[in-house]
Amino acid sequence: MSAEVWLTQLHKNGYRITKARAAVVETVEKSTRALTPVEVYDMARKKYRALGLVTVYRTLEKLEELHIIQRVHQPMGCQAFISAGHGHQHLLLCQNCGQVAFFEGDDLDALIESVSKKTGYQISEHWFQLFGLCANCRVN
Amino acid sequence: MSAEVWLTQLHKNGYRITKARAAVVETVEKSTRALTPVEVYDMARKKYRALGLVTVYRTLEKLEELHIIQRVHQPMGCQAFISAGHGHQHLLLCQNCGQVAFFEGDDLDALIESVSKKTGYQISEHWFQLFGLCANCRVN
DNA sequence: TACTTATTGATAATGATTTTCAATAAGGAA
DNA sequence: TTCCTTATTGAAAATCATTATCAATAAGTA
Repeated sequence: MSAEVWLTQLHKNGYRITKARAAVVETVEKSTRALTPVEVYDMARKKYRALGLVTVYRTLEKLEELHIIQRVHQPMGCQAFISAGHGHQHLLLCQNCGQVAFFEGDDLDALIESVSKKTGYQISEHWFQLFGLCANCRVN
Repeated sequence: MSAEVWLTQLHKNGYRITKARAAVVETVEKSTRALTPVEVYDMARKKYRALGLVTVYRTLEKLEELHIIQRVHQPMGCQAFISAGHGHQHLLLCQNCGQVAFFEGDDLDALIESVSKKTGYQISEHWFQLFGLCANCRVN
């Protein structure tokens, strides 16, 4: 499905479509939690055994460049990646299973405006992320 | 001033006060921008030449443990630290000079509540950070 | 089908952080 | 103050993540 779209995006931007890239793309696109390069490596090698870790790094780099995936920051580390979602979305992470949910919510404008006035800063970007337990982990 | 408070906190928690720790504490406490371990090392050695980089790492670790300092996440990297501020505060970073301003702002409750309802997640923490230009860098 | 050149994986290099360890010094007890 | 226990230190080595190098390979256009 969407893995094809990702590959098309790569191709449109002058990158070649290879078995290695397809394996990485399919792995990351399908995942509902953020994956580290090594995790991607381990999972994608089930699809394409000859894959090298270096190629995973290089492919993730390109996907991030094209805003197809995004880096996820967590207390435990900031090397994991997940789909960038569509439009301006924020992340909600399950602290138990790692599951990621996307949400929109820019009721932040008023707050940002007020902070700008108080501090004298010209604010151009914001990061907003929520942590908790997903519906599943909540009951178990 | 407050550097003494930090050292007292360390002492209260069973850690000894040493010249190395004092140099690190004075450096980080005084800084208005987030510093990496190596930056702290370079700056603190002006106060105490025998300081080792390893000790910087160890001291930062303890300060973070006691919530005296916090790790700052940025697109360029997540290894820098700054004072934790008081109470529940968020960060506003100048993308030009690195200057950090603190602000409070939990008009977020309503938004969080609505996201919780929509997603089924039980939300326990949030992470909110702003980026922009400080008043100074704005004019230059 | 042929050919140009991006891409590959292996290896080596780098950079950041952690571990190990013997020497030192903090700070409570006498 | 002086002594003594033990946390802390810095240097060096080990580990872990990421990046650069390079010759061999394969994408995809002509």
